[in-house]
Amino acid sequence: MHKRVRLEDVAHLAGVSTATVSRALSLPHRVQPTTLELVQRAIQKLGYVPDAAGRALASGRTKTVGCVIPTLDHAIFASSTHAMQTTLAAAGFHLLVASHEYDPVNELALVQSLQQRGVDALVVVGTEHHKNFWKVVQEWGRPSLLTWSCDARLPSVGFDNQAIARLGTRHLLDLGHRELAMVSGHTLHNDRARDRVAGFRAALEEAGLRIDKGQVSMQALKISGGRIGLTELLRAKNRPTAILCGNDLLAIGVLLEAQRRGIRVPEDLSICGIDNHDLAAEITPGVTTISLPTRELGQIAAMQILAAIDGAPIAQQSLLPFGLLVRGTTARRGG
Amino acid sequence: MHKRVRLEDVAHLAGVSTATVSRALSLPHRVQPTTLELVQRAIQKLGYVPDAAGRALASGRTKTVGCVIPTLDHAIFASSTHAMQTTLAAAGFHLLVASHEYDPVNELALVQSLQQRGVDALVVVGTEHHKNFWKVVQEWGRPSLLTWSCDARLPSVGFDNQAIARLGTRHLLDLGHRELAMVSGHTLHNDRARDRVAGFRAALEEAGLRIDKGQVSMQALKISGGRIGLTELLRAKNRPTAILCGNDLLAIGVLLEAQRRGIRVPEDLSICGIDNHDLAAEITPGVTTISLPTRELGQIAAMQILAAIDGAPIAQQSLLPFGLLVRGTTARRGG
DNA sequence: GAACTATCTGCAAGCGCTTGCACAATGAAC
DNA sequence: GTTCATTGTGCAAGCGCTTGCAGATAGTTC
Repeated sequence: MHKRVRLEDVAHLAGVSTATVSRALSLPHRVQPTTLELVQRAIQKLGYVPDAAGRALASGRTKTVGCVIPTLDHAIFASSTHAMQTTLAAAGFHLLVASHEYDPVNELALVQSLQQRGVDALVVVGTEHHKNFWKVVQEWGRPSLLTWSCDARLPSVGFDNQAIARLGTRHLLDLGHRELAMVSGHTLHNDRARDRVAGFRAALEEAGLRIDKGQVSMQALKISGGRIGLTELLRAKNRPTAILCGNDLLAIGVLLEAQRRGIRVPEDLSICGIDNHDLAAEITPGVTTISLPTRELGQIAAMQILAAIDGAPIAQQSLLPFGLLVRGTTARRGG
Repeated sequence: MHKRVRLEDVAHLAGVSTATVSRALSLPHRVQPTTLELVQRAIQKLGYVPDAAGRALASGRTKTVGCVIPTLDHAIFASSTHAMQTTLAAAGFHLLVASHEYDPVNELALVQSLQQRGVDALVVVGTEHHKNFWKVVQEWGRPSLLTWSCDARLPSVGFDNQAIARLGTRHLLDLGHRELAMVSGHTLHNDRARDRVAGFRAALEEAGLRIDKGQVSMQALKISGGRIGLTELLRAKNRPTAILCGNDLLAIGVLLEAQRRGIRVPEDLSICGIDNHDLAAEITPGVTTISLPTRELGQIAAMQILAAIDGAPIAQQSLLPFGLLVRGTTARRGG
């Protein structure tokens, strides 16, 4: 490994100062075209590649955005994260992703670690965090963005998770169902799940139903969780005729378990999911769900964060739209 | 935002030199215990957090591993990447993930971008890369690791994808099937897919079947790809009685499409997938598949790369084991 | 042609940390 | 009481880049 080509080498070959080379790189319009060309030729010839550490140290900026998500394992975060990455990459920024597996202590450590690493901005998920989180983020002095949910304490771009669950619940109510239940993800350290449960209950209340009509089963956010959830709900004395699920994997689990037990869907049981996972459209019957624009979420988050890095004032709260997608797992009560 | 606390501030408060503080941080055993305590107390009091850029510039190392994967969208890469991240994090390393969406030019750019960023090591997927890739990686002078496949040109930890496909194919042959077909992912820029196709064909040959018996349909690696693949294969004059799929999503697509068309699985059609995706176990009938230890892949990759960063000689090639998981989508021919 | 402005370039001082080297202090060996 | 390791600490020179400032050059205006 021969010695690295430095800015100075380029400057030397081009017959200019290092300052000029540096500017040719970052502020090309402030350099005379002929000089610029000279420099570019030298860079070309030497195969010069700027050193990020030197740059970061001198400028205080790293062209990197940190992103802390609950888990890499969900397709759902993959989709928004990926969109974010793509959008940032187009602007020459990197995305440094870290996941904490729903552990607030771990999350706080990651946030600090990213800050120490000098990221220019930070993107996090949800409103539920370690109690020191808010201070750490606030005092940091660089842009932070909250995604997936909204919270007044930080600029946010996300969904109104209560409203999402309400929309799904209302759909089931509109179909005449009165014995409703929900299979939710665990709500500990997961505000999205908690808000969805709250939305479910609110919709029941609004419909004049007794809250305790709506039994809720908490399960892991995967297909097997849905299976277990249905099994649990069937033990209740009032069997539900319709179930809202915290996400589509749960919904698919409920559907598969229902099929296994010979419960007809949607004739005997209506199921509504949330997220519009790929699979929800493919399986038979197609799963009725609330569709969330996750790619857009990622894109918008990226654009907001880029604007904020540029010093633009950042919109405090933006809520993204969502919609009901009726497919084959929901039908009128009594089918 | 008050001025950042620097190493010097700590040194001052502790009444030692910056060199000692630096050593207290990175080589605590080379500092007298009493001094160490003094320094730690000062760090504590000032809330000092080392600056990664300064550290990187001075030491030439960043405690970061770069990882370039084809896509964030597949659960399959998520799983190995996540395992890798966890393992690295335990050693105080970050993982910088970037995806290139199966574009070699893009991939090369990402690799260079990560190198320029000063990552201490690089992890990539597969053997198929831009022609300049190998030179760029070789000349870099830091550890690189190839994953998922193996290639003599670089230390690798991965699978023998041909053998994987052969195992699946042999299973189908052993069940008496002679009219075989395969639904594969696109093989362009994807050596895993190509090797699996090759393995499929090799197994046919070994069984003394004419190669052209095994029609192969190339589709996108998702459920809808499986559906389309089956549709295509059914147009052939010799309808297959068994289909090997390049991954489980394709297999599930084939299964769902078969069910839609009233083709009984496994009575009329056997289906074998690869990967052991969560869903393969949950759907009915359960999808027979080749199970790959993806988490272990990530873990092992991380450990190898850590060892290599420490200067340990890196094992050239390690192949991970895999196994056939017979479930409900395969049965004897004629069911 | 003098005075001014606008544009481009160079100088040089860092950014915050690590580390080779030298030196001091301590203990061991004879 | 020398001599020689051994260990702990400090000095200071960078690591490669950016950027405020000032000087130089060219272009305008009167």
